[in-house]
Amino acid sequence: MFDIDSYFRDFVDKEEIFQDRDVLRPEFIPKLLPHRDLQIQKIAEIVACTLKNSMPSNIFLFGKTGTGKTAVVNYVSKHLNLQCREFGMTESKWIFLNCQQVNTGYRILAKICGEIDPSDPVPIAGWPIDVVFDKLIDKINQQVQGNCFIVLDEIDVLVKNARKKSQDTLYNLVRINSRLKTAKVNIIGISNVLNFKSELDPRVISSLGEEEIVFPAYNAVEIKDILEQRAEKAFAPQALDPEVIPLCAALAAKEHGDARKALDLLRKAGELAERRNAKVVTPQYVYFAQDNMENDKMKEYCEALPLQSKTILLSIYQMERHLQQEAVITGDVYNAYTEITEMIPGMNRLTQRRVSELIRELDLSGMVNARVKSNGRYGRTKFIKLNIPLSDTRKYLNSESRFADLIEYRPICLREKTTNLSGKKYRKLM
DNA sequence: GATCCACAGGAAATTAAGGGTC
DNA sequence: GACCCTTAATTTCCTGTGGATC
Repeated sequence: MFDIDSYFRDFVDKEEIFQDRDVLRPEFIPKLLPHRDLQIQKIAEIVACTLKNSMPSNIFLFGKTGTGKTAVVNYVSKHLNLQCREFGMTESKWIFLNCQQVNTGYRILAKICGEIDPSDPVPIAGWPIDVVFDKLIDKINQQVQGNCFIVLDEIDVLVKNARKKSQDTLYNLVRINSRLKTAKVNIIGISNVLNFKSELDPRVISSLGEEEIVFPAYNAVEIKDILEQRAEKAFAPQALDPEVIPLCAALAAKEHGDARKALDLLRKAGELAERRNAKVVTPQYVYFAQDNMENDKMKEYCEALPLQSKTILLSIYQMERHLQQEAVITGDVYNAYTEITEMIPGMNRLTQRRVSELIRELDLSGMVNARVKSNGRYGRTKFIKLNIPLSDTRKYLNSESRFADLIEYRPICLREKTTNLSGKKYRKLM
């Protein structure tokens, strides 16, 4: 039997790999941000006028994931407030919102209200949006002195989710200053999507995109510098093999220069070495960590899927397993899905339109590959393929108790060698 | 060149749930 | 409790698409 108490005691006593593993987490802001001088300088030049009680321009930051956009804004905010304190001025209020989590216009306004005055929060739903907006104006007028920066991270998600209403909120936010007495609000939009501006309302672009800064992806040498800076604090002396950092940097640079991924990889490699009581993190642990992270990601994603998406994945699994070399198309998946939903008590059946949408989501997640292809007079449809091995898919699906008797099921539509749609039968495409 | 297929996918409408005000 | 609001999920309706076949 596993002795948890002695395990914890041994853990504390054993020789340490890490000095401070939190240094490798994305939330950690170091004293220096390597290879981001230009971007720091540009933002500093824009926001510096707050030190002379002027209002800076709104800013748009573009760049792929893990290029340091949020870290740079955080860094500038800390240093600006430090200077405010030194000059005896009122510090600027910085509100950071991630639009992936706070993804509607109403919630953005409610969240900002809550950040400004936590003692009087806006309910999560129920109020007309103009009432929330008026409340926000009151709060800012009462509680904010000087400048207030609202940082909207992943702003592209907000626009994609509910175009019209969210864009109205953005439009109102960028024009909020006309209704404020003394405080001034500035918006900093951060986006991973470079062409995202083309989806924005022209009214919002003209106000929001006053200044634009692009964050290029890091190359392997730059990622290596970042890792070395963090590793010095994160790991115990002699705990890292000299080949580990160049390897992590090279692997991350290959994947679009994502520094966050490189830091995750290095931390995970350290944790694996620690769990195996190794004294040194070697390149072998980096490869272990890479495999581990991929598997963990897929497993977690699959287990967290709603039942409907899981059922669609099960349908794709069954079709691919039994058809082998033949192509799996949307119609076939829908037929199998229809059969399975009838076998799960209490489960409702979605329309083909919705199922097609969920297949697209599975495609975006990387679990399956769905490409639209025309087959001439046999129509245009998605050709679907699992992106993970059948055995792994089976393992992930097995965790769903309602699929216990369905994993081995062979759909009737397969046995018939025809596909059934709108009450008519068609021969299979391939 | 016209026709046809099997959808894809956009847009609007509907439904349900959670919450508020009066 | 009636009515209003927002949000998310889903349905319904519709037009568009690309290439094999006629």
